[in-house]
Parts: sequence; structure tokens; C-alpha cells
Amino acid sequence: MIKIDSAILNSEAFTSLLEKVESLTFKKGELILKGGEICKYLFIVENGLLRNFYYDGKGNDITHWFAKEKMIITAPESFFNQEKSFFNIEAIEDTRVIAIRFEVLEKAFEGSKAIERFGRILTTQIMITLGRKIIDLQTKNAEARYNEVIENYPDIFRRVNLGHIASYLGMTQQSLSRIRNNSLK
Amino acid sequence: MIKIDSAILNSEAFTSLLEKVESLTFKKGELILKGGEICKYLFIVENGLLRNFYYDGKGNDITHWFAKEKMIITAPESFFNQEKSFFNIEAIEDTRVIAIRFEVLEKAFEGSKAIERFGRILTTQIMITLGRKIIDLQTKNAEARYNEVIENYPDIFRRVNLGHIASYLGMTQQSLSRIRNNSLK
DNA sequence: TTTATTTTTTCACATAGGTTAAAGATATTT
DNA sequence: AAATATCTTTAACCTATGTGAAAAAATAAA
Repeated sequence: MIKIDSAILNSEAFTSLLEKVESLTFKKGELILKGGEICKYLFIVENGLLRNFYYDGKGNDITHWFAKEKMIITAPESFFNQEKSFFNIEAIEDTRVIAIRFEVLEKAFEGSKAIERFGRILTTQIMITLGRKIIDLQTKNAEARYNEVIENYPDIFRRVNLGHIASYLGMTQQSLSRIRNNSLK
Repeated sequence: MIKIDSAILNSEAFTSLLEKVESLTFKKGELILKGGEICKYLFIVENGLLRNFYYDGKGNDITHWFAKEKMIITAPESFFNQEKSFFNIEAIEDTRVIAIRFEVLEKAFEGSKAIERFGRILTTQIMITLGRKIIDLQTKNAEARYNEVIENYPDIFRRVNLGHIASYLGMTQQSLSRIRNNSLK
């Protein structure tokens, strides 16, 4: 989960970029990006909650990323390379976003060193976050991963159903339920 | 594993950056960065092989990243934020690298939009690679992950011992050995 | 409210992969 | 070439987590 620093949000470069972006709203349950499409937007959530998830067509639905207020979300490989997406994006709640088109962002990158820099710092932080998640998946058992997420993201946890949390943590919903039960005792 | 595109390697901006970098050599087995230190360098491997690994002090040694010729490697969270590293970097073979100091890279970013852009594109590609690895860990079983790595990185696989490959794939060495045995039959 | 739908829990059972320990291979050093 | 150290395989056993199915609880719709 990637939060945008308010120093960046308030910067001049960023403010000027914001003049060229769109404001979109989505209904709860709405599929904003379908796998196979090219992701046109990078979203910054104003209010509500989105998730990026992988779906393999065989019932495997794996949440990869949540984004609540002030967080950023997209399908990175699709958006930045403008190729077909492996991922879907869905609104978990009624959501309003700032939506930045790829071409707008590209132009902003070209036109402003500060925004180019913002983009670099942002992708760097995402890269670090994902690296940590890999280590967690490889070193921590299901219970430890669960404890970590309720520690770090208690409110997302409250707003999202357990199936999504379980897949985000790399376990089945039944396992998550078992863990929750055990940890009460 | 992150390979640098040769279009970038040959660009003017990159060439000028290269004038300010260091050439370092490491002996096989040498620990180049210890957990707890601040990572001063981003490395580009000229020849040889490095690995970035996590070690928890209890015998858990997990390879996170390999880098052979033309690949880039560092401890991202430590290097880019100049904070203590959770990761170690080790030479698996005698290795010569181009080593770019943080301050040099920072100055290069500040001084050149093209390099700032190079940095952004690089971190974007790493971000995408790590995202794919997470999905693989969550959807594929040990055997499928093994098959994928020998398909995609056959030569790294040949040059690295199986313990490192196993931890990179998120399994024990014994499991990897079992899989290799089964897949011969 | 009642009914329908979705979400969460529970349970019995299955299994992939972990653990521990030891034996074989391969390399490296003396 | 012996001796030592390191790497890889094998095997018996174990456990965390998955699977499938159903019940219970919560939420939404009629």
C-alpha cells in the first residue's frame, strides 16, 4: 500500500500536474480495469477504496494491492509500459479518484524535472514495499503475516472483506479464519 | 533480476555518469554489504555474479536477487533512503563491478533530466519484476516456480548453488532436490 | 419482517513442503 | 592423493496450510 507524502502532494510541480487530470467516480463493485485491457490511468484515491487483483480464470482471485484515501494505485506493468494488463482493478467502496492518463503523465515527466523526480521516488518506494512483501511471504508463517497487516493497516483491514485480506496475505480464507480464531484464545 | 537495456547503457547521459563512477573487484565469497550497514553503492556487474540476500541471524538465508553481467544490484531500501540495510550483498564468483555512489547518483539525478528519467524507468521495471514474483509465490507451487526459473535464467541457475536457488524460489534445498529428482522421471 | 445473498466460521480430511538426520558427491586445501 | 570442507541427494516423519463441504452469521433485498 503506497501512500503519497504530503510534501509531494503540495509541491508546485504536482499541483500543476493536477490541473490536467480527471476526477472520476466508481460505484462499489465496479470493475475499473479488466485483465487483458491496457491500463490508461494512474489513480490517486480521494475517498473510498480500490484493489488491484490478479485473476487466473480458474477461481484464483488474489488481491495484490489496496488503496484508500491518498494512496496511489494502478496496474504498473500495464500502465507504465502501455501493454495488456495481467491485473484487474475494482472498487471495494464507492470511490472518487484523481485519474492521471498515461500520456498526461508522460508529458508531465518530459516537461518537468520535478515530476520526473516525483515519479522516480514513487516507484522507488513501491519497489521497496514489494521487496519487503516478498521477504514476508518467504520468512513469515500465515499467523505472523496476519498480525503484521492488522498492525500496519488496521483500518483497511476493517473496511475489506476477509477473502481479500486472505489472498493479499497469501493464504485461503479458511486459514485466515482459523488464525483469527486461534489468536483470540 | 534486472537487466539494463543497452539503449540506456549507450546513452550520452549514462556515459557521462560513468565518468564519475568507481570500478571495484570482489573475491568469490566476499561479503560486500552487511545487514545493518548503510549501502553506499549501486552496482552494475561487469563480470561475475552477486546476490542480495536476507539473513535473520537464525539460519534463514534467503536470496532475493541475483545479478550477473550487465545486471544491476543494490540494497534498494538502504541505498535509496540511505538507511540501515536489512539485506546483505555477497559475491558468488570473483566479480568486477561499476559502483555508483549514492551522492554521485543523486547529483547525476539533479543535474540531468535524462538520468533522472533513467532512474525512474529502472525502478519502474524493478517494481514490475517484483510484482510478478509476488504473484508467482502466491499462485504457483514449488515445481512450477522451479520450472520458471530454469526457463528464464538457465545460466544463472548453472552458476549458483542449489541452496541459493531454493531460497530465491521460496522453498528448502531439500524440496528443490526432490522436485529436480521427480522432474527427471 | 421474511427471503435471498453474501460473508465468515467450522470441521474432517488431504497433501505439499518442511524438518531432521545421514549418506553421497564434489570441490578445496594440505 | 589424503584429508577436510562444502554441496547435493535421499529418506522417514511431521505439520502448516489447503480442500471441500456445510453450518452459522451478517448483510442486503424484497
